Amino acid sequence: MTAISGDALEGAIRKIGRLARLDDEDFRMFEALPFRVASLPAGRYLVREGVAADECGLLVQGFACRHKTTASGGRQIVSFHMRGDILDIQLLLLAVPDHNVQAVTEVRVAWVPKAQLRQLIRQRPSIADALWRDTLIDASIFREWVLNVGRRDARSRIAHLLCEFAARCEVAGLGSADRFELPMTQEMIADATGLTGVHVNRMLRQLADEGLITRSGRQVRIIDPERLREVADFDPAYLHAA
Amino acid sequence: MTAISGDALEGAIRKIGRLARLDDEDFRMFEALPFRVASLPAGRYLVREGVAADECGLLVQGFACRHKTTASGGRQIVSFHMRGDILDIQLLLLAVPDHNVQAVTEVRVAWVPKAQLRQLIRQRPSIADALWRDTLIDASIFREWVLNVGRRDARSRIAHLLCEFAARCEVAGLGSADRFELPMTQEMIADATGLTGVHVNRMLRQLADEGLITRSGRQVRIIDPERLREVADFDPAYLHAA
DNA sequence: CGACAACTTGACGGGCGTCAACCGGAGTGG
DNA sequence: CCACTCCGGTTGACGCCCGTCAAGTTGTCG
Repeated sequence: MTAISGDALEGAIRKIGRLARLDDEDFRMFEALPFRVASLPAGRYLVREGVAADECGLLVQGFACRHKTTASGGRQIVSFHMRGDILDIQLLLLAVPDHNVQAVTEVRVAWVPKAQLRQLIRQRPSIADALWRDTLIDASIFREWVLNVGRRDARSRIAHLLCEFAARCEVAGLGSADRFELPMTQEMIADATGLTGVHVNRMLRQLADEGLITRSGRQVRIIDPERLREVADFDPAYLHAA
Repeated sequence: MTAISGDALEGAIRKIGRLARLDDEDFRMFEALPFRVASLPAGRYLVREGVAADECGLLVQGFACRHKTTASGGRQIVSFHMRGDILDIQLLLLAVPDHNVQAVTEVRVAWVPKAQLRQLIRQRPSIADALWRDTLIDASIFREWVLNVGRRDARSRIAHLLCEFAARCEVAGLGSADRFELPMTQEMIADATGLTGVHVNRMLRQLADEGLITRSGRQVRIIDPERLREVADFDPAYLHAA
């Protein structure tokens, strides 16, 4: 349980540095957290509903998603996660996870013992602020997703997902604002937007036909950001990224 | 700015007492918070998207809802709130609200200065834990709502809303598990479930026809809790109320 | 008793789900 | 190196759930 890779926590550190005013001692102590890094294949579960764990995962590389399921077998993805995201801080305070977290691509995860993280939070209030703020931003994104699946038509939902993903990728330093890779399948996009894979495909095609985006494989390029944002009804305020 | 009514904070105190192990000093200091109580009519906005405030509201009596809107005028309610709920802790850490909070019925609100609350959080880590956990439970409910509007049909969505509301009312000491009052209009239920008022009406009628509930006015009685939960696909774990 | 909001019910249409077939690329094994 | 497999993507036909529109009805507050 030592720092195998010096910069494994880099993404997370940059993120919490944006979330609160941290001093050198804050950074030093965060960097001193013990952790172990693991590489996991696409599809692997990182958190499982109902199963408590004593480590908390930081996503070092790759993409993951949270999802819940209905008794009838429907799956709803409630968020996507990327480099620097903390996968389950809520599990510091809520013992039993109420949802799953699953690797979308191959991922590298830094596992930190919860006890150490809890101790750090008690010692460094600014870090607690940053982590709390992070969970509040997650909640804000959930609210926007409720709006997205509840009140927008299929075309807008897809456009909104694209806008959000592009914005978050850019903040995380992955790809530019107008060109990025969608790591998930269309089926996953469907499960995130409350649609079916077939209809997601139709809508992506339509957005391309309208000249808003181009696609080749999973590479997406936003041709007309302004019109796409308008179609998506996208206002990045809810990301609280400023 | 004094304690006009000795038990105005009672609901909130009971709530945070459930959320973390608090000692006498924690309770004493929470009760010592300065606040002012205001009565506001149904429809009044308590928090407005984009408008910062320097007080944080605790709901003393009545019901409120959070909502967001699309550019095309659609409204999505993302949560309902009742006695004891803290309306906007996230605004302690996120300067600008990304949604509205509006009174559903006439409400009494205890307004606490943010600065005092922030100070209390710094001084009493257990209270910080309780409030953080409260926001995490809110987030968990948002996730369940994403699932509800994204992956369940209209009948299940309505049934789920009823189950959740009944469970929360009971915890808050309002009505019993099988008999309670729905304070919101069917239009609001529609805005919470991503449906239309007309269709909400049809589904409520259907649930009644099936013998799962009875209604008279806004009084709802759950006749067959087990079958209703089954229709709703309701598992209260996400409420983290144990 | 009049006004207004909320609730109720029916008729009709459309957006999206379902089903089904086919394509294309990546991995695998002979 | 090629055949096979499999998963994901693509496209079309058809149907249903739920939205829309419209016309009452009920209830409440003045």
